[in-house]
Amino acid sequence: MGRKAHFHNSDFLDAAIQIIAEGGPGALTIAALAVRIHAPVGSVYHRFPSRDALLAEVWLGIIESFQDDFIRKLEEDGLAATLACLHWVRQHPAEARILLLHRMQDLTTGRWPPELQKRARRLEKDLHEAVIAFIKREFGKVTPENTDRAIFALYDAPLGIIRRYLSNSQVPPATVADLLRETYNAVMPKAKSR
Amino acid sequence: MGRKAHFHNSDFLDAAIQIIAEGGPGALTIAALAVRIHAPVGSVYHRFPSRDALLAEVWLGIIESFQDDFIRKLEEDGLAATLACLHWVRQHPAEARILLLHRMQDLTTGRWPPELQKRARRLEKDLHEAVIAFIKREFGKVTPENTDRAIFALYDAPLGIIRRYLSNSQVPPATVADLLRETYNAVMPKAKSR
DNA sequence: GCAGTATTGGAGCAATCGCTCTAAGATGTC
DNA sequence: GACATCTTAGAGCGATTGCTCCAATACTGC
Repeated sequence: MGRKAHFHNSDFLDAAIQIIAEGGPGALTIAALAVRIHAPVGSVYHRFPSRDALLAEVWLGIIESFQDDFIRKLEEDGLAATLACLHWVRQHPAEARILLLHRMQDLTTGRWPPELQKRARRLEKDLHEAVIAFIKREFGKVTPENTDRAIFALYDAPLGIIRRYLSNSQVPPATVADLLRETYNAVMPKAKSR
Repeated sequence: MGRKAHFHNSDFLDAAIQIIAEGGPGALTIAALAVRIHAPVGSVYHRFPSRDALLAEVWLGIIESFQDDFIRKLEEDGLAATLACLHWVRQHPAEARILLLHRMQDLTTGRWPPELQKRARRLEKDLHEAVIAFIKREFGKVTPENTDRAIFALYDAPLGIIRRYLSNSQVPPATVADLLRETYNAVMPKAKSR
């Protein structure tokens, strides 16, 4: 069945995450990636059709990891989802740097392979549905103002403060949770939370 | 005294801001910049020693513009400074995209010219002093927790929600101010605000 | 051992980019 | 008009990068 593989796809993806987290998207050259895991550039292109496709997989993997935690908590409790952001960042510092400090558009330049586009749409849909269900549960009905309010409490506020720490190459301290809790309670309706 | 200049430094800086706001830092090539204002590449290097130096000037100009408004308001009132973020973004959408969607480290790769380093240190010092003065005024004394609390209310929360709009190429609506006010009041001590 | 195949290994190509360099054009001074 | 000076003008160089291509290698089934 042919030669046994010396590397795995995840070796390349993990190394790519580390390189981007350390030096930004510009640092991720194919040569740098290959050197990092002592692989030839041919092996990179044996697994990934292009640098863009590799970066797309990196990005999707990160989103999946984050969103998985986030949505699961969100189905139970909004505040828990807010704090899940903090928890995920502390558990995945390199991935968090990429997710919070860069945008997908600045990583990949070309079009994505169809299969990855499908995965991306799936993730978007999952998140959207979970958020809409949450808003209905907490506010009764979905309006632009309610949506903004919820996304701010769940997402913008935690990621906003966490971003500052990551930008300074620090992990956000546990005390950040207090600020997020106070913000959540101030902005979300009182009735159902807790 | 020699040939009359056809272009001004600000022509190049303004065009650079537009290009980065539209296409990210990667879109700002010297050729693209030159084409944009129908100038030869030689004229770019006649004014700026390098691409990095040009980007550094772009970045510093944006920071100066933002910080000028922010500090002036902060000296009077914290909530006003929070809302000043929102106001500045609505007035300077292209600059805001650069400031909020990218990091200085990802724009420039090399070392800055000494004169620009000096300006950058000056800006940092001004901001730091204004924030420290504000914290003393509002909390009585400066602790890590108080500092975090103040920066969250003044800076992380507004920029966090604004970032989402800019990322979708939208200008944040006025209703965002309500959320920021509620957050500010929830997180900052009650006594002095207002 | 031999054929077939999956993978490694890396030289090198084509394109792009930052930047240099030299010539030409325009303006002021005498 | 001669000269000095500042600026435009853009051809092209060196370096880097994504990617291709082909040979070598190691494994499986017979």
